[in-house]
Amino acid sequence: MNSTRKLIRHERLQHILHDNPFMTDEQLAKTLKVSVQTIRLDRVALGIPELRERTRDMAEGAQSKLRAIDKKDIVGELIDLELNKVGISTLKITPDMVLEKTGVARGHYMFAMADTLALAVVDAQTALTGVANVKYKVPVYAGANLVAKAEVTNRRDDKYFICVRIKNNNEEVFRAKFIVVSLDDERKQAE
Amino acid sequence: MNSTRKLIRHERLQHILHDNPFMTDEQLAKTLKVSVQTIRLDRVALGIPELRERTRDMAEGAQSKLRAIDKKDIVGELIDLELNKVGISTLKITPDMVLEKTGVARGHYMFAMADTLALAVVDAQTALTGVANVKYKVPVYAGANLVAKAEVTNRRDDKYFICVRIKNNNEEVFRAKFIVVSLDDERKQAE
DNA sequence: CAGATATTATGAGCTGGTACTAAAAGCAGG
DNA sequence: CCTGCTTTTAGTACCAGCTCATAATATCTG
Repeated sequence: MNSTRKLIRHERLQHILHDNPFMTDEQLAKTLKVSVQTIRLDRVALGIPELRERTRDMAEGAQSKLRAIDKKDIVGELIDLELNKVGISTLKITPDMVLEKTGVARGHYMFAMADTLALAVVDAQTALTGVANVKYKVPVYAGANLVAKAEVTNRRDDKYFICVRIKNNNEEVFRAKFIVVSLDDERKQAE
Repeated sequence: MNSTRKLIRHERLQHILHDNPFMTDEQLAKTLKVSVQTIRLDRVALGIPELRERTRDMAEGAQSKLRAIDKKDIVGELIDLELNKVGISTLKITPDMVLEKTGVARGHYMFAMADTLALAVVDAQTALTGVANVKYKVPVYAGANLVAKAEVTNRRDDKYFICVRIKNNNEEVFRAKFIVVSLDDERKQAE
């Protein structure tokens, strides 16, 4: 068959674009030693959009990626928040969060979830975790939908005492107590 | 002065493009109710590249961003390890690990560093964190080179008591006590 | 050799611009 | 009011990097 060459070229084309998505048809034509028109036909056959569209797709993906990183301020998704009282967030455990050997979720994801929620609950410009008391009760596996609930149990001056419980299917899998220190000077003086 | 209008427009232009970088000059002209040429002049004056270039810049930035996320999985670098006795690891705090507001490193990076080191020290096929007791002593800022030292202080059956201290320039910034449970046998996790 | 498939060539048209020239509009001072 | 200045708008030529359509050539295959 003549078309084996074509198939090979298609493979190579996809490979090349995977490694370097910013190549024009002209550059591709040179590296694959065919005409520009052939490249265009190949792209159409493979459903590969033109350079500009590829670039735009990546840039748009970048935006959501950047937002995702921003949102990591709260590890998990903030569902409900009553400042200085309670906060609720959720987090889905994905396969990349678990230890390979055991399939059990790495502990610091739960810690991070609880820690960030605790900080979010505190109504202060800047807050820092001072002390934490953590207990893992039940191992969590990939696919679990965790729900964290943080409650401010006490407050003394600039210190907030916060209790966070994480549940998976109504079973408490994690519990932590945090002491969060507010660094909001104005607030301290105002009260 | 007539040029106040221009300055205001420049401000608005930058704002608009910050929120939505994917606008053509034509769209910008409509939203700002001026001609396309004016927009072009404004872009030149402000050093803002054309749409395609902006898009490409973002797409390129996206690639390095993705790599950065991959690397985050390694929480610290293991320097020394004596199984069931001590372990030492290092971690450099990069600007993306700090809270924007304060510039202070997010607490769970230290926690994750300590947690993974504690688990590494335990000579067991599979180990899980059961309980943690954490204290943040000094805020850490970007650029800090943290050194964590984990010591097994006690051992009872399948439970390891581990103390982890993290120092920055010989100053102790973080301390945690973990109870790690080995799952070598069929034992269930800590209670 | 005919016929199918693959490749190349050619040209018109599109988007979103740059670069340059020039004209019109807006305002200020003498 | 006219003169000079900045600002804004308009218009033209040109470019990259395509799409779409149409046609010619090359290559293989039975």
